[in-house]
Amino acid sequence: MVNIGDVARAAGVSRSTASYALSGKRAISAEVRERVDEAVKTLGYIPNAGARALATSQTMVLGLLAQFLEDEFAPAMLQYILGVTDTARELGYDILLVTEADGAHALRRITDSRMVDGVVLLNVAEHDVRLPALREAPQPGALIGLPADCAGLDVFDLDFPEAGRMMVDHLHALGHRELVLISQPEHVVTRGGAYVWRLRDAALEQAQKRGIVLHAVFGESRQPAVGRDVNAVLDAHPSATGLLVHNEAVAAALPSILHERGLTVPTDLSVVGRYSDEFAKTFSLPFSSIESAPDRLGRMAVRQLVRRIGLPAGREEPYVVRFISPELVDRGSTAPPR
Amino acid sequence: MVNIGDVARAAGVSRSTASYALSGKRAISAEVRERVDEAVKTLGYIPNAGARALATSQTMVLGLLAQFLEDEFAPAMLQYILGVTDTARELGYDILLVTEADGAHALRRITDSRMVDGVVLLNVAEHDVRLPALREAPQPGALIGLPADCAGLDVFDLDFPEAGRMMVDHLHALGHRELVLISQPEHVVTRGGAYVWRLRDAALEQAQKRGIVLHAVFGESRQPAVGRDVNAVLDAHPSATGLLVHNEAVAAALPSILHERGLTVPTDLSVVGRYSDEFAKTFSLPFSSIESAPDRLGRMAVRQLVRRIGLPAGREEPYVVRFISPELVDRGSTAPPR
DNA sequence: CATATGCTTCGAACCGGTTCGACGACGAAC
DNA sequence: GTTCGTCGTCGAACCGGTTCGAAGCATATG
Repeated sequence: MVNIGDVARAAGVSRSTASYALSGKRAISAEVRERVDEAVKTLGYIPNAGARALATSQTMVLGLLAQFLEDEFAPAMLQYILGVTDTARELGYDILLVTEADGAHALRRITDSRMVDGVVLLNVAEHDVRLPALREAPQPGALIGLPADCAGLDVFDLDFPEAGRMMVDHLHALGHRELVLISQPEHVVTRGGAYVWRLRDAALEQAQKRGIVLHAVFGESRQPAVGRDVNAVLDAHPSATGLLVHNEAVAAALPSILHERGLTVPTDLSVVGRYSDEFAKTFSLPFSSIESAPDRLGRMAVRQLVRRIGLPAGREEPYVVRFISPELVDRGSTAPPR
Repeated sequence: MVNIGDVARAAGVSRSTASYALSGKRAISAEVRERVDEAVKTLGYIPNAGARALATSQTMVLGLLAQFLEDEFAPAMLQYILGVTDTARELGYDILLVTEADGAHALRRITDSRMVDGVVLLNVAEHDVRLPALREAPQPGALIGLPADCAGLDVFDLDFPEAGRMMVDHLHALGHRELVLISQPEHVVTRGGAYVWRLRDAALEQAQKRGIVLHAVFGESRQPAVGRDVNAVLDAHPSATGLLVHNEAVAAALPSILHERGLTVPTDLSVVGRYSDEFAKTFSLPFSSIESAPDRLGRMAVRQLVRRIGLPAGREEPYVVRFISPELVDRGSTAPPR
C-alpha cells in the first residue's frame, strides 16, 4: 500500500513537506504543492486512518449506541440512525454502530480504546445505565431522549408534555368531552421510558384544566394482544368520542379494528396519534398525528456533538437541553363529536 | 490516558514483555503475567485502537454498506443490519455503518484508508456499482444479494426461484388454477433488483409446467397508489382464486383492502406472501408467507467474511455462492378454492 | 569445565502519519 | 556590507502499540 513516504519520494520532497502540502498547515510553494498533488493522484494515495488517528488523536468516527429493546418499535429506530449517519457524513465523520445489549460496557470499550471522537446515545432511559460510563469517558456525548439528570450532557428530545397538551386541546376545541389515551405498554415505562409518563401526565393535567374526562390506559405492543386490548378499551368507554394513540402497534392495528367494529373516522370517532411522519407513510395511517421528526433530532444531536468535539481543550461551552416542538399533521381524522 | 508503558512500569517489566504477557504470543513466567494483569486492572488499561491497527494492520472493524433506495422497504433493512452487527460482535468485530448514496466512493474511502478489515454489502444489485471498487480493495467482502458476476466473491441470498416455485406449487396442490403474482414496483427491477425477476420467472415457468394461469404484475410501494393499484389488479382478474404477494407495501395494505371489498381469507381468496418473519409480526400480517430470514443471511455473510479475513495471505479458499432455502410459514391464509 | 539448550526478558525497530525546531536562501533595511 | 525577517523545506521526535533478534541465566550435556 502506498504511504506518504512514497508520495514524498515521487514529488522529490521530504515526508514532512508532503504532509504540510496536503494539510496546508504551513506555507508551501505553489510548485511543490502541485508536484505533491500530482503524486497523490498518480499513486492513488489515501492516508492510513489508524496512523492518522494515532498522530492526531482524532479518528473522525462517532459512536452510535442504539439499543433494541423488546416491545419497542424497531423500524422507528431506523429513522434516527439515518438522521445521525447522514449528518455525520456531511460533517466528515463516519459512524460506528453499536447494538450490544450491554450498552454501558460497549460504550466503555469504544471510548477507552479511542475508536471514536464522540458518541450519540439513542433511546435514553430516565436512569440510563450508559450515563455513568459516558460521564467518565474522555469524549463528549449527545443524547436523544431525556434522562433524569442532564448535568454535563447535551440532550435532545421531543417536547412530550407539550405533545400531550396539544392532543387534548385539539380535541377539546372541537367539542369533545370524553377521551381515551392509549400509551405504550406499561413495561416500557417501568424500564425507564419516561417520555410515556411525560406525555400522559401532561395530557391528564390539561384535561383536568379543561374540565373534560381523559381515560389513560397502557396498550399492548404485539399482535394478537393489541387487537383484543384495543377492543376491550373501546368497550369499556362507549361514550368516549376521541382517541389519543401514543403507541405505534396500536396505531398500525387500529384501521382494521375500527373497520371491524363498523366505526368510521372521524364521524364516529376522532383519532389523533403520536408517531413519526415516516411511520405514518410506511403504514399508510390515515390519522392526524403529532410528528416526532427522528431525523431532525439525530441531526441536531450530531451537530452539537461535532461542535463540542471541535472545542479547544478546557474551554467548555454550556451544555444544552433542547426540546423540539411537536407539530400536528392534519390527516382529517378529527371532527366535532356527534 | 494510560498506555502500555505505564502498565509495564507498574509491573516492573519492559513494554515488550507487557505486550507479550497480554497477548500470550510468547512464553511469560506466571509471576510476571500476574503482575501485568494486576497493573492492567488497577490502572484500567485499554489498548489504543489506532496504535494497534497501525502495528498489526488489523482494525477489528467491518464495514457495512447499506443503501436505502427509494421505494424499497426501509424497515426490512434493519433486520439485516441487526444480524450483521450481532454476529460481528460475537466474533470480536465492530461495525462501521455506511449509508452514503455513492456507495462505490464510500467503499473506496473506508477500504483504502484501512478503517476496516472487510466489508458486507447489503442489497446488492445485478450490476452493482460497488463491485468494481470491492474487487480492487485490499480487503475481502461478502455480499447479500446476487449480482450477475460472482467471481471472486462470497455471495449469500435467498433462493428466490425456489420461493416462486413453492408459492405456485402450494396453491396448485390445493386446487387453484388461476393465480395473480404482485411483485415489487417495476423501477426496483430496472434499478437492478434481480431477485424480483428471479422469483417471477420461476413462478411463471412453474405455473406453465403445472398447466395453470399466473398473471404477473408489478405493484406500487407507496400509499395511496398501493390501494388503487391492488384494487385494479383484483378487478382485472375476478376469476383468480389465489394471490402471491412479493411486495411488502402491498402485503401491509392488503388486510384493509380485502376487508373493504368484503373478501375473507382464505374462504374467498388464498394469499401467500414473501417477506420476513419479523415483518409479518410487526405488521400483524395474517398471511402464510415464505420467510426471507434476513438475520440468518447477515449471520452467514459475516461468518464467511471473518473466516476469509483470517486466512493467511496467499492461501485463498474457494469462494462460495450460497442460497438459503425458502420456508413456508403457514398462517392459515390458504385453502382449496370454492 | 566448557558448551549446548531452553526459558524469560529486554532493546530496538517498525507501522504511517503529524508537528516542532532549525536551517538555508533570499530580499529589505540600515 | 552586515543584520534582520520571512519564506520554504528538512530532519527528527512522537503517538502507542507489536514483533524480531539477541542477551542473560539456569540447567542439562559431553
